[in-house]
Amino acid sequence: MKQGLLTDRQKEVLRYRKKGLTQQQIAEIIHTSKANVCTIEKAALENISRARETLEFLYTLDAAHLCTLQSGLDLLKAPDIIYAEAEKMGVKVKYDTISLINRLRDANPDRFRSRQVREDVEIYINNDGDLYFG
Amino acid sequence: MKQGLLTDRQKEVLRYRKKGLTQQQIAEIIHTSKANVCTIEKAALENISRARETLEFLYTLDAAHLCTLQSGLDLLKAPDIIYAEAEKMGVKVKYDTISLINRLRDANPDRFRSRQVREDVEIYINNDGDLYFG
DNA sequence: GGTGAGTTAAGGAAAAGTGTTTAAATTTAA
DNA sequence: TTAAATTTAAACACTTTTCCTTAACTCACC
Repeated sequence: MKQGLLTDRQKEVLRYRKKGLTQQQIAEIIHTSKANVCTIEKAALENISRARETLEFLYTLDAAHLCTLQSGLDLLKAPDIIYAEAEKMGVKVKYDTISLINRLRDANPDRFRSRQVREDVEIYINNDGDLYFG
Repeated sequence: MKQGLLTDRQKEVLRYRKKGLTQQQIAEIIHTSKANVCTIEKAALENISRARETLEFLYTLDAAHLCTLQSGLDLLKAPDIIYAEAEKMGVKVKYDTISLINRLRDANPDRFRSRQVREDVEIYINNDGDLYFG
């Protein structure tokens, strides 16, 4: 009923790929053509993208754009910016300074290496003071 | 191409619902029956569940089972257990003690109320030292 | 040039998903 | 207990997805 997007065939191919097998090798194992393995793998990755995008929609559903953290910003200055913007909107941020920094860093490690923001990050907030990023 | 799972109709209904409208009210706005609004909304929620489950599969794909945190365990004792098991597997956990506890608590608030583990939690780890729960 | 790995295109058949209606059943709230 | 709100079931047309084949194609490498 509440089954995932990936078909058994797609999961099968992804598992073998994770093990490092080539499409040709997988084709022999599951008795089909390598072209078909390629198609199935591609469909699987497509489905994963769709799953991601689906959940992202949820955030925009109940969250409003709060501010943008500019590339180059010191991560430790982010909380004050966020608090100020949230106050303008009359919303109380759910996180204290420490956990806010943790939240930022954990949510997207690639964009918060060390103490610097490496690329622009959009901040969204909902009525509960929860933060989301895009 | 890489569109999300939710159809325009489904997003429409979810937005109106978020605003607090009843199915009857929405039915009038989008010119259909209230039963249909119900079906569409249900399909939307179903799709969201499927998106979640799809992404969960990814975690189990490249993560190996590390250990089980038994119900009743003191949350503060979890890090040592996890570090020990990871060392056995030759993997370095990505989190220090504090952030590991934060990660545990944040990932599943229902199962980590106060300082106690309320039900068994399976811990998975991948080669990067990332942790996942199931 | 030849080889191995991967991708793309065209086409087809079976399966699954979507929006819809109608009608009945159930839950929730005044 | 009524009334409103929500859910469920069955059925239908329609579209999309999936898996499959065959054949041609790119790309990197020796």
